[in-house]
Amino acid sequence: MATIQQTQTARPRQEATEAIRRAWTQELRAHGRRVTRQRLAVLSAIHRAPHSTADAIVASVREELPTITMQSVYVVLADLTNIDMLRKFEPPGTPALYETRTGDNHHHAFCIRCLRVEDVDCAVGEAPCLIPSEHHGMTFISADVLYRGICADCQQEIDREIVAQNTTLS
Amino acid sequence: MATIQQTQTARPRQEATEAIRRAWTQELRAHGRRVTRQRLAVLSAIHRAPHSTADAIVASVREELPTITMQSVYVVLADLTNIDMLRKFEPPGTPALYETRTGDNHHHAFCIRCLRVEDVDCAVGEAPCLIPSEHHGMTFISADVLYRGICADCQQEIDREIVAQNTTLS
DNA sequence: TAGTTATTATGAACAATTCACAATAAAAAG
DNA sequence: CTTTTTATTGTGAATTGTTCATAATAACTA
Repeated sequence: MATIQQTQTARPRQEATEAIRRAWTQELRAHGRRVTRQRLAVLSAIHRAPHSTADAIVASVREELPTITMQSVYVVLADLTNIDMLRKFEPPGTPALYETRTGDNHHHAFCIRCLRVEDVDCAVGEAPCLIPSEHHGMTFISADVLYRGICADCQQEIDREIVAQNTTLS
Repeated sequence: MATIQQTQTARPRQEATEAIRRAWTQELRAHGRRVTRQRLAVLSAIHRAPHSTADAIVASVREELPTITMQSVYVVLADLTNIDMLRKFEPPGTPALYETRTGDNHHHAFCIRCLRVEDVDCAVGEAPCLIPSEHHGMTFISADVLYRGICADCQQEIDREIVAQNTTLS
C-alpha cells in the first residue's frame, strides 16, 4: 500500500558531499556570514529533504545538534533566504517550505491531497512566464508557477476507494 | 506625490449592479446556500475592491452591517471560495486576498514594495502553464502564476530617491 | 589568545486564521 | 401567515506559524 508522505520528494536527495559543504562555507563567507555548525546543519537538512517545513528542518537538525531552537532555525532560514542560498515558497494552506535549489527559475507541482511537492522545470522554452501579455508597467523579478493537482499515488488511492464504494453499494 | 496603496487595484471596480446581485443570489441558491445580507455584502465588498484582505473586507462590510464579526466573514469567505464564487490567493508575506473574478485562469502581478496586486491574463496563448514539461504523473487542476516585481509607481519613487541621494552626496 | 561582533538561545508576543458551541434568521412546510 | 427546520451568524477562545527583544555564546580578526 502506498503511504502518504507529507512534503517529501519522490527521489530524495543524498547527504551533502564534502564538496557541497565547502561550497556552502565559501558562499556564506562571500556574503559576510559566519560559518556555524547550525547553518551548515540547516543547509544539510534541507539538501537531504528538499521542500521541508521549518518543523521538519528543526527535527532533522536536532539529530546532529539536539539543543538548537526553533527560533534560531527561523533566523537562519530567513537570513539564508535573503542571500539566496535558500528558496522559500508557500503553498496555500501549508507552512512555508524550503529548498537549496536556487537561481534556476524552476516551479512547483503541489498535490492538494497529500501535500507532496515536486520540482517542475519551466514549461515552454526558457522562461515563458516571465513575459506576460499585459504587465501594467511593472518590472518583473520572478514568475513562480504553482501547479495544483492530484499526484499519481493519490489518484490511484482515490480510484481504489471508488471501486470499494461501488462494491459495497451494489 | 504618488501614494502607496496597499492591495488595491489601479482601476477600482464599480458598485455591483442589481443584475450582478441577482446572479449572486441565483448562484448561492444553486449551490444550496442561503441568501443572507452578510453574504451579499461580502461579495459586494470584494467586487468593489478586488484583492482585498479579510480585514479590509470586514471594514467595508461594516459600513452596511456594523455588527458583522470577523469570524463570520472568515466563514463566508471559506464557503464561497469552496463553491468557486470567490478566488483566494496568498502572496508571500501578506494575508490572503480575495476576488470575485473566478474560473478564467488569470494570474497575478505583485509589487514587492507596495504590495499592490494586478490581474494578468495568461502569458502565451490559451493556458500554457497548464502543460509543464515533466509532470510526475500528476493530474493538474490549476496553474497559478505569481509575477513578483516592482510596479511603475514604486520604480519612479526609487529613481527619485536615488537622484536625491546623489544630489546630497556630491 | 583576547577582543569584537555576528549568531544563537531564551522567553514572550503576534497576526491570521480556525474551532466549538449558542443565538439567530432564511427557507420549507403546514 | 405562522411554525418548524436547519443553515448561517455571533461569541469567545484557541491554535498555528512566525517574529520580536534581549541576553548568552562562539566565530572570526588582530
